[in-house]
Amino acid sequence: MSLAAAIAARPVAFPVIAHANGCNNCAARPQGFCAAVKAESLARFSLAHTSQDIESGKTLLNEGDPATHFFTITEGTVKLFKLLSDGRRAVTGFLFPGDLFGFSVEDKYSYSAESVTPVSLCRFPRRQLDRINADFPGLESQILKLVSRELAAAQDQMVLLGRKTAHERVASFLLALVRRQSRPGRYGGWIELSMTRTDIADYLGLTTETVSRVFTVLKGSGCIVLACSKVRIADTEAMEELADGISGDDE
Amino acid sequence: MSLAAAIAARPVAFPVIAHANGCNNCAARPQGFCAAVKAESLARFSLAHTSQDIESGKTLLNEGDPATHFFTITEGTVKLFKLLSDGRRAVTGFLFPGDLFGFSVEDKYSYSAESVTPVSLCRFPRRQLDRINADFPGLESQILKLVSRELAAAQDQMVLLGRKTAHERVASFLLALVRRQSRPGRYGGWIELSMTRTDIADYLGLTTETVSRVFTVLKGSGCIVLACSKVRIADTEAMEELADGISGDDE
DNA sequence: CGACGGTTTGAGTCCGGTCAATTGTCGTGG
DNA sequence: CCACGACAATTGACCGGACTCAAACCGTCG
Repeated sequence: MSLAAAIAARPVAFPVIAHANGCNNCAARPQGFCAAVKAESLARFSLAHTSQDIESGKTLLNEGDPATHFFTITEGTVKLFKLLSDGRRAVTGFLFPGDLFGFSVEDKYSYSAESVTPVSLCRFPRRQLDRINADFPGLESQILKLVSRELAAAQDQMVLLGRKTAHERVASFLLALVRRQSRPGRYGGWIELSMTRTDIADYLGLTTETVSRVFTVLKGSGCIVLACSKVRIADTEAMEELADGISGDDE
Repeated sequence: MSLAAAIAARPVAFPVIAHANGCNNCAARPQGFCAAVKAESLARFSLAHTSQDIESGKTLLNEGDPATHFFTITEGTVKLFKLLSDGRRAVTGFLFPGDLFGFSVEDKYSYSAESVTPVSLCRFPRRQLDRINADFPGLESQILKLVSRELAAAQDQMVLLGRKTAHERVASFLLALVRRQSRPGRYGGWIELSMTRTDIADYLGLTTETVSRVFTVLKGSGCIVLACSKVRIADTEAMEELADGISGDDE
């Protein structure tokens, strides 16, 4: 059984908790799109959506399925990926709290999504959004902002995949992770590598073996400290030099 | 002098033709965003913008410059690219009539743009759009639609760059070109390869030599016919099989 | 015609992939 | 508590596809 078939066969199960007016999940963690929803909801009337907690390794949506809902993350890590017919996989992105996924102008999802860790999601009906768009002027702007940022990140990734060496890719990846996860203060600390080597490899266009080897080299040269599933950038300057890029990567 | 420095040094020159009410350029070629602008303009009041004709090989905008305007293409081909500090280049996309570029939620452009052929552009002041967004409810939706499509294309490209072989990349590229350019009817005809081998290589994450070699092989096996700067897909089925991908590539 | 830039073709090299074996980690059950 | 199994991660040996370097070819334009 191919990887593609195996993944496609996995069922999608949502333990849905309905919230008619507002959403405890959003309320507890006002980030990104959810924050916008909350602000808009308070000002006018609430955008009905549901909250759900899902364990790790679950399929959240499948490429090609009807794009009926879109999601925001309030807790945990999600990976987006696409498959080739022979099972080769490309992870197009790792998403964290505040990020949005499943939004599509087409009628089908253009990628699959799976939880990397246990996650908390908010689930919005797409059709409803279409209908009440006029009443929520801030929401579409917010979505546009998030999608634009996603596009900028995708373009950075295209540079990485098209022109960077294995070492540069791994260095870029770790720096991006640090920048993404150390927003709430503790800069320079340990960051959680919640995804497997295979996920990282599929994200960087490499193999698990190469990722592992590069980690070993970076560890040996003192650039990073690696313990279990945690990493710390020891020599930020060296890593940034390695990651290269005239654009500075911080969009 | 590095490639990066050379490109950065090239001046940006715009022969601007002002249109206070409406734009002949848009009016003549109602596609994509320009069409939306026109529709909105007729219904309410006109979105002031300027039209410009630019010869090929000109820098349209530079990564890092203040994102004061965004553009739509009414005629010709534009390439977007990013540079690494040592001059390595990644072309993130080729754009055609109806496409939008230079739109950014950040205050700086995240990529550079250059005309591949002589082009006709419409130039919109970003600040003005911010101000009158409420009066043009359809415009932001239109931009969101275009940006979303761009994102989907970028994700396809990430699969290509991360997981496809040189042959698969070239086949995918040619098929995408055909699908993009043969919209106005003449399917299966000749398509213009307006960009150089170097541009294609930078787009596909390969070298010019490899692109050339693959072209030769595809020509030899009867999959394509190559004459000067024109190509024709002779064996669509074989090419689609080569291009691979469970997603079918048509988003 | 000759100069120039882009393209094609060839020969050799190397980075990262492939295949395979080993080690490490964690959860389970005896 | 430890033995065991399953799976992830690491390490090693080898290979090959794409890159590099180099030369020849070609179309365009002065």
